[in-house]
Amino acid sequence: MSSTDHATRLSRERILSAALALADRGGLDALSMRRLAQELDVWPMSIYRYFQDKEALLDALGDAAAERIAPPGDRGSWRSQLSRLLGRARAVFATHPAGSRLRLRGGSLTPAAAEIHHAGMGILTRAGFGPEEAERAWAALLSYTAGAAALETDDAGFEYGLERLLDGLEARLS
Amino acid sequence: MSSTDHATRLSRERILSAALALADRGGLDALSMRRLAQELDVWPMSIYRYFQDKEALLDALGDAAAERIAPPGDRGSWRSQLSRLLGRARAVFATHPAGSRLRLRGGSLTPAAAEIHHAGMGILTRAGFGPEEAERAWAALLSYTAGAAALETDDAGFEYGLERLLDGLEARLS
DNA sequence: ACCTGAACACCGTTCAAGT
DNA sequence: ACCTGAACACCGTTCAAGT
Repeated sequence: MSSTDHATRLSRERILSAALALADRGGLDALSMRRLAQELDVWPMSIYRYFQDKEALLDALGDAAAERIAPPGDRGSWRSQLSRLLGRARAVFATHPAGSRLRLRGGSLTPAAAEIHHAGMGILTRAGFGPEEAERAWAALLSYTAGAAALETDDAGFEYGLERLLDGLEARLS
Repeated sequence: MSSTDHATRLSRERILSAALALADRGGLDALSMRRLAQELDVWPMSIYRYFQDKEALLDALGDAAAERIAPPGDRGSWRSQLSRLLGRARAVFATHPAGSRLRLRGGSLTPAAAEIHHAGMGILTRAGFGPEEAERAWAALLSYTAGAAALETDDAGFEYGLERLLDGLEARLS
């Protein structure tokens, strides 16, 4: 009676969802093409019809992580908007199974990653930064956030450093 | 005529040096226990007499990276001392084959990592931070540095963000 | 032309057998 | 008791053979 019984056609979505479930238990290391195929009840090579190789699948998982970071909206000061955005980004970096594969900077951003970038740049330019300095400020904020997630800083520690960085950025506006 | 001919006894040092050479070409992914054993002209299980498992060997490589970060000395202001220390840390994070395995924070620091921590804390407390806030400030600076290395920020970008963070920290001293 | 799965060239690590 | 290397339980991916 379910639409996901054993006969359901394979798809990128179904593969990604199974991959995420696999990585949720046991971490990203537990995700193998063979184990994933077994979980989906297909033979391993079937997955290669939807993803060029494992690297492409991991990239897609990283993009799925980016989709979990919601833009912060217009409420509050530019500082509090950035705090909300980066707080969410940090939570995803730290807790999403593919958080370590999440790329929010670089040449070829996925649509979800580009949206985060756009949101951050919007807040910074509305705050008064020129486009060039806004880009540098965004890189700094993102570096700090990714690093804090990687080093497993606690909430209070993360906020302390973020406030100091925002203080330093705000001083540039006067 | 060399002391490292084929008959030289195996040791942790010799294993680490070969592992580093292997990771230098082809990155950390190219480092396998079997390939490493082949390089050393021993059978794979010999390595397990010196390292419990691959994880322990990678930890030792990370510590070797920490040893490459020299303390900055007493010259200049506390800001410039921190800039030198973190600039070197960033260079090692980014260029050392085991940079991604480098752990400078957490419960059980290796001697080399503890020395870096001690140097950073010394600079911050001499600058006027109390021990508790110095710890938070150090965590923030290290987060930023590790993140900038991971995101492959360029030199100018790294320095821009570091200066902003230092500005925000300096404002806490008055 | 397409689909299949056997096979290739690897892994990290265990453990039985031999000395 | 110790050393050895065969073997186990995996990998990601290719490609020959079959339909």
